[in-house]
Amino acid sequence: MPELPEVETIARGLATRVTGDVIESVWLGSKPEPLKSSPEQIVRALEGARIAAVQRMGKHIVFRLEAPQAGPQSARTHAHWTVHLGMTGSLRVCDPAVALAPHTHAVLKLCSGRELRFVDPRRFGRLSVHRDGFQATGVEPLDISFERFAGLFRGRKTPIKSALLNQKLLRGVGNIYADEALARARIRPRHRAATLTYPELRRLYAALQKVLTLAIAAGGSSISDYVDADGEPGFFQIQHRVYGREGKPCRRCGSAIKRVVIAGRSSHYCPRCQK
DNA sequence: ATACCGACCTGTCAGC
DNA sequence: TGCTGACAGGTCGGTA
Repeated sequence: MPELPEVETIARGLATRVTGDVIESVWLGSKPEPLKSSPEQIVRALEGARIAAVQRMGKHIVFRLEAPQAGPQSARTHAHWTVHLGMTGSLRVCDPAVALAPHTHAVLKLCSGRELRFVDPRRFGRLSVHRDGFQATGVEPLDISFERFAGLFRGRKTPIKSALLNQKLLRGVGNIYADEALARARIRPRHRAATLTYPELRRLYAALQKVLTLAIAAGGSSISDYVDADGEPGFFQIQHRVYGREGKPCRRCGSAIKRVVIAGRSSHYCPRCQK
């Protein structure tokens, strides 16, 4: 489900709520899929640790953890705990009295008396701990220069849509924002990445940054079940130009929006505006 | 080396 | 009502 703007919204919400809190105890469900590290490794890294910071890297939420015994002076990072939400994952801070939602796979009891819960019906989400720092692949699309951005696509015969989704190139772009950026840049999703012209690359760079920035400002896109760490939905979906609008009129020219499948993913575009 | 495609899971919704 | 199939925001590994 969540792409860069949704993960950013969740990470910001979590940062304001749990930064400085200490993890008292950890409960992990019996389903193994959501755990990338062993349950023992996760429990050992988390229990007693202080949450020093919460940040987003691509589609990962990264919790910087400090050793339990370390005082303010000697405090040091002893592990990073990362959460990838997959398609349906969510992280919520809630009162322990609130009933556990179905598909809850992890519950962290915090010293402040609240709980941090990881819920994920489809179990595509992943939890892991990293002792030597966490290194995400690819480049942040909001930080990259135009020159580097253009260089990512050189020599790639793959459709530009697939290249945008490739997390080893750009990290954080998913199906919604790839389609929305291509719509604003007026480029067809099947256009071969390597054959984009300089003006097209310029438009795509600007469109991608704009669409991500607007979506973060709107708190992300809520489709079916997405909510942030507070349980609040986002509102960017009302600004979607093509995603989820198959058959509806293009907001620019009125033509019916098309849906095709590219590399197994639904791709939406206006056949008249996007060349 | 690169690129596509099915697999991984569960839930929901449209159509019969 | 109930069944079946298509589809869903993501990623991985095998294959071509």
